[in-house]
Amino acid sequence: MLIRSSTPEALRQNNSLSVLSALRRQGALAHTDLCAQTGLASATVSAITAILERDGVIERLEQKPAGGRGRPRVLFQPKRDCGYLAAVRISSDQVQYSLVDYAGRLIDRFEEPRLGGDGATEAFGQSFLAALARLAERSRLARDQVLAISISSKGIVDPGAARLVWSPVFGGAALDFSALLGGVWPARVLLANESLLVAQAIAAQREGQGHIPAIAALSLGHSIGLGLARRDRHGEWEVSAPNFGHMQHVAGGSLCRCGSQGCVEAYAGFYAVLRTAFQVPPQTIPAKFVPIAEIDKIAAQARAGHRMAIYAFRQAGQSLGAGLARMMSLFGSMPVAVTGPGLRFFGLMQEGLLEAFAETHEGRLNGVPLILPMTGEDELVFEGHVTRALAEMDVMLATGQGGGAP
Amino acid sequence: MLIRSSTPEALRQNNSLSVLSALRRQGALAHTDLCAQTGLASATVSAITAILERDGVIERLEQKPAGGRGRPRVLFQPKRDCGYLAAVRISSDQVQYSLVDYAGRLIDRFEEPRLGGDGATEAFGQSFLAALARLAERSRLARDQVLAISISSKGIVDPGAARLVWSPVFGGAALDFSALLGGVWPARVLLANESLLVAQAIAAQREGQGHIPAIAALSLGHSIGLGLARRDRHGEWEVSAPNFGHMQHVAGGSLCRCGSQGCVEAYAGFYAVLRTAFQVPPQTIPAKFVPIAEIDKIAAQARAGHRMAIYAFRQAGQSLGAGLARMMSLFGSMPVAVTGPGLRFFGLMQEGLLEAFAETHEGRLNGVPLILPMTGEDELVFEGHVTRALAEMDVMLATGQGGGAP
DNA sequence: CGGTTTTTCTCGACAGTCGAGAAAATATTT
DNA sequence: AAATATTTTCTCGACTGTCGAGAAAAACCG
Repeated sequence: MLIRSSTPEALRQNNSLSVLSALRRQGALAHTDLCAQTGLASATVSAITAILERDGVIERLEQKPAGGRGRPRVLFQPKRDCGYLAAVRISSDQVQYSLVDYAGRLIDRFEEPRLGGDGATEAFGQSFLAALARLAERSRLARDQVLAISISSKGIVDPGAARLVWSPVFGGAALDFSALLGGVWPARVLLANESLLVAQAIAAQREGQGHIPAIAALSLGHSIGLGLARRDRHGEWEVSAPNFGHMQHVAGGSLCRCGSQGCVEAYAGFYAVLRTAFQVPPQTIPAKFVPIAEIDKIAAQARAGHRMAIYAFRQAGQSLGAGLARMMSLFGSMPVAVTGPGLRFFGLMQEGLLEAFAETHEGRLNGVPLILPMTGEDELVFEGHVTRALAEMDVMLATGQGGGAP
Repeated sequence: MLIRSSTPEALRQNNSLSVLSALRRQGALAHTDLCAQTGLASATVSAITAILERDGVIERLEQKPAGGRGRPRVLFQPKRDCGYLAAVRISSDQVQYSLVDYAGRLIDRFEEPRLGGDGATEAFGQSFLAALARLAERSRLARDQVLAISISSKGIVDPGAARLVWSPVFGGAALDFSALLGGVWPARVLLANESLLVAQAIAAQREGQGHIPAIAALSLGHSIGLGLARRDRHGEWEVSAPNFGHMQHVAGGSLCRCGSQGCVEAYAGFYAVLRTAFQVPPQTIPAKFVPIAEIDKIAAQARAGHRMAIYAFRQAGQSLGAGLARMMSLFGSMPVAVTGPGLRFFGLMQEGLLEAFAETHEGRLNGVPLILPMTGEDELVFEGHVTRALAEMDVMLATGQGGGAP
């Protein structure tokens, strides 16, 4: 929506983008609606839709909604086949590849097991390229029809470049997807943390209803993720994934999977709950993987009144509450959406969380935050992929770089 | 530099702003320089400078720098008298009023004692209005020649509205400067935390030399302030003043002046150092005011090897180190400029700070941050006022709202 | 005093937005 | 069935703005 350049062409690109993104987000709109939505003059909208139609980016809807009197409206809609995006979700045990069209429809999807053990980043790169090629081929798409490749993982991401800095999956071996895909795929490459995508999806969902200035997405599981969506000065969503899970909770505290002591994750991650509940010394090296059934057992004990089990979840909640209060001291108050496989244990953590939050300056000044439990993290991550990548595609299509008539 | 509107007029305003702000920041530039700086075509620059000159915003420099061959350059510069800003700095004991012209020159300045005790916000408002009127009158300025009023205080500020939410001076009594000045003064009202202004000033200083993506300004004193300057997506500085001093350091820790327990300030503020050094119980209600000479004495003792004095500063450093590590977990690594009256004790805190920082995940991943001790906090705050307000005035003058020919 | 050089200024072409009114296509009324 | 009303889309001319190229200006140099 914002342009930096100074020429009338840039103005047109900017206005084209307004029209196109309004059209894509709202489905099908008539000339009149577009004027109202974008604030552009009727003549300008005519000029822009004419060009977008000529370039094969939008089309007229056939089925005319017969309504009241007057000349019937002609509805425009984006062409579904004018560009595609590939969404790749990297989990600890598998990689999911999805192909989505410009209307946001899922076209194809498959999973592959994640190859190799630790440090097998080279092999992973090769299987990644092969899978992407397969994804395009199965739908008979040329590579230049895929306009964006959106990749997600848990871990720390370099926001500028598409570079994975640290992840529970690959450890500290930096993985540069831009370099990996550059030259082979002409698409724009996006890389994001999973929690960032969840925040993005929730922000997009709430776009219409009321003006929420910010929202946090907290993901509970073996590791702890936090995504932030905030509106910037210009009213646009600015999403980020701060390194919340490894923010220090207590100096010299429990040993974390990352090797440091006292991280939030070392109190609120699954392995931490397990460690506390079984009274394993807190400096014990954490379990690599904890089946969720184990945590379910501890939760059942806690609900039955078992003291150490209750304490384990309470302590997890306290570390989250203190961490969130610290985060909001810096970013301001905001509602918190809770997701992830650990959501089902949140009831056991909530009291500790709110208690720890309430005793901070942030809690005393602004009260405890609104907590929104949200099921379906997988869908939210996918929605986040789609939201981000489609917005990127809007820009490409509006500025005439890539895509267009098939 | 960014436009949101869609019309050719907005384009012109945008380009005018590029020209004007380049001119103001660099002093005096010729037509050719402006083309190079802004990237605009020569003809466009001619058109814009002609209008700005006609409107009395810029003028031709008389003194021509006789140079080599060729037609001599004509240098443009902003007119000093085309608009003024008032900078108001509210301290605990006094209020400083400054009048600055569009060239950034200090025209007039006076201090007034801050009236009334706690809760005397009403009386303060009246004296504030009277002092502003006096400031304009002493320089024989009409009110509409003052384009911006920039106000600073320690404490928490509502970034959108010019509303002081909490301050050590007024406590929780919210003070709405927009409402106070609206109607009486046509100027734009800006309100900022002092540390934010320091960060803004340092960011502006480093603007030229190298591309620093972010910088933090840490102010040490009776209270602890943090200002952040980060570049956003569009490469512009985004400054903020997170509530760092009252971020929780230790749950259930020492009593803070704000009434909560365990805030960073309750370990690193002057009163905290005093309390620890004299082994006063940490839940004792903090002293309202500590003469800096007291801290100097403790520092002397520490340098002489007195154990509790050393520990007091060390503990302060540790709370700062842990807090900065938490901050950088969320915002990313950045250099830290240290200012404030407590800077002279920083040598005694530094070891504890770096030690606490190094043991966090942030410290292990990215190393300890670059620390830049900076003397002259007062000047930096003033520079921040001027930088911010002048940038605001650029926009007003370029869009033709207010200011211009006297 | 006429070339050279550098800078500023000017002109016409081109791109874009806008407001107003014409044209189109339907429902309703006579 | 024709005329009228209504709503929407399309088109035209005016205006604003940017740009490239070349003309004009103003110095220095030989």
